[in-house]
Amino acid sequence: MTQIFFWRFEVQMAVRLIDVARVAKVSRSTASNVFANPVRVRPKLRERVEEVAKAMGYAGPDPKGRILRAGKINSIGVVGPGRWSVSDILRSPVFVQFLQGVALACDEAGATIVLLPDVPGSRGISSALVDGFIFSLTEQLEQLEPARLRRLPFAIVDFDAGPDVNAVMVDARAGAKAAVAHLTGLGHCRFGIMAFQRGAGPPMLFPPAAGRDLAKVGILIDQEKLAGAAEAFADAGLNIDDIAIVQAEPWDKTAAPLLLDAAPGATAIFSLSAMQAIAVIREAQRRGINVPADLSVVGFNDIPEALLCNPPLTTIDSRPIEKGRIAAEFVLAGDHGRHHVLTPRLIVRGSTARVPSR
Amino acid sequence: MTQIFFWRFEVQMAVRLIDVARVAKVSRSTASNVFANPVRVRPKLRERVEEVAKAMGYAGPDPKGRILRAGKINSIGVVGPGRWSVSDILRSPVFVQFLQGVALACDEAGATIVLLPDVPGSRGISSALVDGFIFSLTEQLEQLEPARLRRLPFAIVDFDAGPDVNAVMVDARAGAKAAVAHLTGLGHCRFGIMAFQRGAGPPMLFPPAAGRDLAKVGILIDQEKLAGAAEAFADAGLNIDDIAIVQAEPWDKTAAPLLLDAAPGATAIFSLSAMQAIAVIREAQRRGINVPADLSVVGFNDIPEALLCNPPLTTIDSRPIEKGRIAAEFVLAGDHGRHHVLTPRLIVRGSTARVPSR
DNA sequence: CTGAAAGCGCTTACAG
DNA sequence: CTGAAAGCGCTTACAG
Repeated sequence: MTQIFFWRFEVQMAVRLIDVARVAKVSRSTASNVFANPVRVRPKLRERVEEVAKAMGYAGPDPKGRILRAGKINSIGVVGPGRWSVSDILRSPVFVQFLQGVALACDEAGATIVLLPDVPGSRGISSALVDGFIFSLTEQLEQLEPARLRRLPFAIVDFDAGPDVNAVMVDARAGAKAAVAHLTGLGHCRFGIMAFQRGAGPPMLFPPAAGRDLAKVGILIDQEKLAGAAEAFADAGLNIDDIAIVQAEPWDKTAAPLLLDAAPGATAIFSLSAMQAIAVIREAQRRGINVPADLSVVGFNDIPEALLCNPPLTTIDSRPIEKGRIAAEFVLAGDHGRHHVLTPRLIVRGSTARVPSR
Repeated sequence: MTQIFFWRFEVQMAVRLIDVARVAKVSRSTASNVFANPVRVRPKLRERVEEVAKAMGYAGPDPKGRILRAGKINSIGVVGPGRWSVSDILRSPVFVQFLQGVALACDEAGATIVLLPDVPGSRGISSALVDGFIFSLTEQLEQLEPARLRRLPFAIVDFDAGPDVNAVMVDARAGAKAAVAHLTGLGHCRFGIMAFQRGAGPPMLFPPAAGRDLAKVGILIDQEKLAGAAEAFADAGLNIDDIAIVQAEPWDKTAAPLLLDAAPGATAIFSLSAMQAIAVIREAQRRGINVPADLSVVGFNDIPEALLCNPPLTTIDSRPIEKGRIAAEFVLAGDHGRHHVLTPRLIVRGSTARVPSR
């Protein structure tokens, strides 16, 4: 009788392993084994426990209890780039491609992904229920501290944080160099550059100027790209200081007109953002400039839109899927201090052609 | 002396709250309060404990222990549509838009998202460390059972699983009806339809046939769309049975040619997939058919590519971001049995025009 | 094959 | 303001 009362009460609350054990008249260990180590339990007994569990509406061992004991959570936290919210980073096609790569490795390992915002000062990193972290592109190295303190493996992307930190990088300098070399190889010598702005704000114009300080344009990886471009320009006898640069957010709509105004004679544009490269193509077309006959455009990153725009965009594949996959593999293996550098690839499509012969 | 030895040993392993408490010579409760309830601890004492924690490399309370006691995990699991892996679902732009909506609500509530694969038989749902679930479009209702057993709130998308289950739906029938009505309103009367195939396989052609069984074409929501289309056709004095239907995966490359071959006289195509709508536009252009002068195309779902293709795609906005946001709000609120129906919107762009006058 | 006991790391009333 | 005690739900050696 009391059994019955107890029973009904528990059903209202939440059935625990011990409740099942009591009703099935076995010990907690045996009940636990029924779910975690079925082979250890005599079939007949196992069946009885399973039946009782079902009748009581027991959902199986509560992961909250299991995890404390077992230690392993089986998921890794992915921290978005910059100080954006999760909903914002999901608007970046390159980040989503990167996530696909992480998911590839996690799917294989049976692990799950937790999406974490990169909000400084939040207790997010120190309290996330994960076995490790992947930090997408960030220069906020202090954000790494909580991860280090927790002694969890982590990897950082596109930034070398020292020999003891897992890092997966793309050789951005080589990528930009290849992009510009492709254009100079086609005979172009009058350029405009669209740089990448992290965070909100209006586009900024950096007009041509000798000894111009390019260290202000973007974060380290963006500066690497500009350095690579500068090398390719130098190889063709050109000086990047003579080229107008506009720095803008990927979605800014005023940047493309600004750049085309700032570089009126340009026959080629190199954009560090694929979105802006597409915007440049559209703005050029709006002005009656034919792409690629009158103007060649090269972007950076191979987003799905690059293939669909008209003409399709010549761009640099920065290998985000590979990047994510390898970063996840480092973390899932519990490794530390591994480094991997990916080589970007130039993908020639329809937005580039030989310089117009005048 | 023993203290010191103990200390160094612990540092190697993992510093726990009790280690900090011992070294700082306070009780576990006080040490705990320093992190969870700082105001309750005298500033001077708090400072001492914090210093000791720092010196010992204590990362703060281990979430594994905290969670068991506190009960709340602060994250919700999102289960992808169909039986795809996580990396696959991230390739779907509509799913990513949906995720953005979920993230919007989670960001606001300070919760995180866990990406869960929809693998039947896996213990994923029953062992995920989450406070609730969102099931994207699925008809595998048995997958809901583990969630129900765990007594966690959950929401299901685009499927009515009964009055006690949270559901967020888009009125797909109305959307398809609006799409077709737009075309018949432009005078079109010769059509082809591209239907949606869930799961792998070659495209299937359903040639015109009286009393053709459309219940085989896709899952319930796809059939709803066909029913809506049929209504709009009937309103214009047409019969959907006279129209060729090709059912294909969104990325299949042979589907667009197949449909244009199967509906040679069509002046308008309605596609249940935006990707395939774009594929139809490209295939038509390849054949020298002008879109929209000779052929109008309407899609379903407003993906970023729809805006970039040429001409931009007239399509139905199925409101995925709203869908995700509302589903997450239901779950975060711990509600049960709430229903919300979203009205899709026709977005007229450049891929539709009046029927050619011959 | 089964069960009694210890403990994963933490928090939370409660008593002082 | 501080601490002793109980317990969150589970698993894991270990003894029988």
